[in-house]
Amino acid sequence: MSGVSTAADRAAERAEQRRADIVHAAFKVFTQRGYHATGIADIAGELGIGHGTFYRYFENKRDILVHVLADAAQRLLSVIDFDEPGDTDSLAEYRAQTERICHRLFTLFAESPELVRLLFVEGLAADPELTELTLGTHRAIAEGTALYLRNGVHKGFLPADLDVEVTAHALVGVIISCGLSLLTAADPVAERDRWIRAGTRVMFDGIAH
Amino acid sequence: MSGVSTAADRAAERAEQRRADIVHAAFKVFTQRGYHATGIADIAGELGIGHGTFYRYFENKRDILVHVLADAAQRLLSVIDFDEPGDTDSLAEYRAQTERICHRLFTLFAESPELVRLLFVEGLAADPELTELTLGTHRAIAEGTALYLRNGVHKGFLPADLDVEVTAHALVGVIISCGLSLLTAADPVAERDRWIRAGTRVMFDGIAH
Amino acid sequence: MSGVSTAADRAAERAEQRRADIVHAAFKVFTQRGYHATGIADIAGELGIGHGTFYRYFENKRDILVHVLADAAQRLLSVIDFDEPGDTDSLAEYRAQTERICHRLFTLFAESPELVRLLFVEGLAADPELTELTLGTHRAIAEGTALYLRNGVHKGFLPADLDVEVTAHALVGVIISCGLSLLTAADPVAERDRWIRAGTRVMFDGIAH
Amino acid sequence: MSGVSTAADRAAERAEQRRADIVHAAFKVFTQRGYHATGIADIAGELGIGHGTFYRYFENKRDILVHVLADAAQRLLSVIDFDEPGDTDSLAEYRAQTERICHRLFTLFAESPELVRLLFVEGLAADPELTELTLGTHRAIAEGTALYLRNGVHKGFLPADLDVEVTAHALVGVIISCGLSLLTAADPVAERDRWIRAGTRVMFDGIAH
DNA sequence: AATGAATGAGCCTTCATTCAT
DNA sequence: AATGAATGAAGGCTCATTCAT
Repeated sequence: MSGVSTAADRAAERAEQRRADIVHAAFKVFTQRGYHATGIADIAGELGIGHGTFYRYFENKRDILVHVLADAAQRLLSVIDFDEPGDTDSLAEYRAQTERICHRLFTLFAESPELVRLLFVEGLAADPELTELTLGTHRAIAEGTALYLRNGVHKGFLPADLDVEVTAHALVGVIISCGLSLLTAADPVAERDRWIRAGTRVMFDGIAH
Repeated sequence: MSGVSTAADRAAERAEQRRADIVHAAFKVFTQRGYHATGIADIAGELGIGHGTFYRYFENKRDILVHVLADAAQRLLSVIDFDEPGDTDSLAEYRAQTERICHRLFTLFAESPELVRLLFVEGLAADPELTELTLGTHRAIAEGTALYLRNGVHKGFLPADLDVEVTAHALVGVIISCGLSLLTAADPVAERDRWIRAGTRVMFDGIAH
Repeated sequence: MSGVSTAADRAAERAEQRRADIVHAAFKVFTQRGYHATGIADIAGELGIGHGTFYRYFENKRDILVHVLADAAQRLLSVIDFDEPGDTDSLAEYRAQTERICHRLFTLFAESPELVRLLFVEGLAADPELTELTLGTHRAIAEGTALYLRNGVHKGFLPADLDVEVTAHALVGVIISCGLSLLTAADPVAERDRWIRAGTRVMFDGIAH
Repeated sequence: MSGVSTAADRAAERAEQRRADIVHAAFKVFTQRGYHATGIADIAGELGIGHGTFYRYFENKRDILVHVLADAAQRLLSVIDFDEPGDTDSLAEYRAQTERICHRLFTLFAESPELVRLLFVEGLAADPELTELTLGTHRAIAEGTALYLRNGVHKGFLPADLDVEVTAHALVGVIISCGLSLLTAADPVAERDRWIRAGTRVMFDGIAH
């Protein structure tokens, strides 16, 4: 029983590995040349496999982009979700938590601008349908952010009349802008720190304080 | 004096009109189908002209996109530049001014989501070079925003240690997010008003107040 | 009577001049860029006239080439026909005449390689039909050459069993080769003189003497 | 040893065969319709293959012409190079050799006028660069011819002051003219024999003897 | 399972020609 | 008579996708 199933398992495992490899290669070339300028042959070439093989693992060019985007979104969301919304009970705690999250997030941006390029640039315009999907990812980030805000409102350290949804979306806008800025920054790490500071400040204090 | 020059003038005028028509038609189809899915034939078809005619007015497909983007950027910037940074002398005045600007800007977003789609979606990913150009437009908006902030710092109603550049960029992020949100909003006008309120609030007071 | 007809005459004259101008301009650009790479706009541009005007004087692109070729052939033939076949009565006289003709012909080649390019290069391959027309020109040159040979046979200073037609054609081959050689010659004049000497020699003496 | 390599070998062999087929088909349609009037679709259609397949084997339209020309030049040169310049030690032997060469060459012309059309017509005028390449082929034939002449000069049965280079080129002119003549000859074989006789005669004896 | 040869839809672009002014 | 704006046929070329091996 184990013999046969192991063989099948190993096959499935290898297939899964290959899928991951292809997603990884596609991520690389998509962010380098852009989705439209990339050919299936480029992805296959990156891995040194025949481009017919690609079609054994993915439906078509669009399919791989969807998977690459999902993978990238997953990576980004995991960085945010690392903290628990419910963990904070005061404004000070939340602010510290936010700084931690921003630090992780903006570090990710500084270290892999490709991820930024993919989620905030390529994914947005590949085709109308994918625009929706990518906006969905933005919305998911906003949802995640909203959880934190709602926790604050619930616990009373944020104003009860805060427009949680729109504010969360606005904060996502700040995140996007940070990502795009780091894309062309001469010194991404220094820029990252400015964004953590200035971003947190405007978020908590507004520009007036 | 009028005889000869009028004929040439009329021709030049008609040519200019044609160029504008083509930019307009391209704007429409680009935002509907996306840049890559759009053919020159689609643009020409939209106007009911032969597609050879297109090439009398624009170098190639990329050329028209550049013009469409420039036109859109111009329209957006003119909405912001309507107010003068130096006009305000107190926080209250600046806040009122910001609300006016946001109103005009978000109204533009609500009324022509195509413009949003173009500047924040299509333009970003058409090709690597155009990504830079579009990010340049974002930067231009940030520059414009920075002028207002600097006025406040200068006049003393904004903190001297405000990181004007990054903060301006962050506010552009809010603008972008607003635009993208209105893109899929069920009731764009209502949504717009929420964004004006929530956006101004977070900008001036932060989430904590 | 003279008043009206003079006006009409002048018009006809001007039209004729313009036709000649166009032929001249076309000759220039055809030999520079080649027939296929040349557009009607190039011809018109060379003259500074609108390209619609071109079609008032020539049917189409092919038509102008035919005229350019005819003009060139005319120029070439006139150089040969300058001498009279019947003028010579001895081999020595004919040889001297041949040297004169070759001198004029090869000087023409050295001075206007464009003519060579047109008659022996462009004209040959513009299209299958024009190949025939150009080969007809070659045949006309051969006819002209044959007249001289026949004069010699008739007068008895050339062998009676000379295959006049084929020999004349072979001599045209020498002329063509000379033209093509001068096309890429570093020093066309020096090369021309070598061709006059070597050409006349092989023609009259063969390589053996 | 045979197993794996045979599969790859067969693939390479088939690819080579395909290339040859395409060259052959292109040769055919180029000579029929002319280079410029021929589309890639015509070449592919001739073989019953998709026109995308063409581009797996050749870079572009110009590339195939270069290969077709090279192939044709090779065929022509091989007919000449069949004899060895050094084989002859007397004028009589050289004349006999020349007659053999002319026989083979002109027979080739009579049998495949397409080859003539390609090397002396199409190849000349496809584009300026190819004109040079084709003139290079003519030069190569002249070089080959010059070897024979030099042998004669060296062995003393040809005059020491023979202008070998120009004379060789002149003889190539005769060859070209023969080719072009056979192109439109009613009875190519009969015409061929006239050219062998008259050509050899003028070459060795000149017209005077 | 892997490959890559074959395919053809599709698109950008050019340019000869027409015709209203 | 002169012009040049408009046109669309035509063609080169790419590349996602299929399928026989």
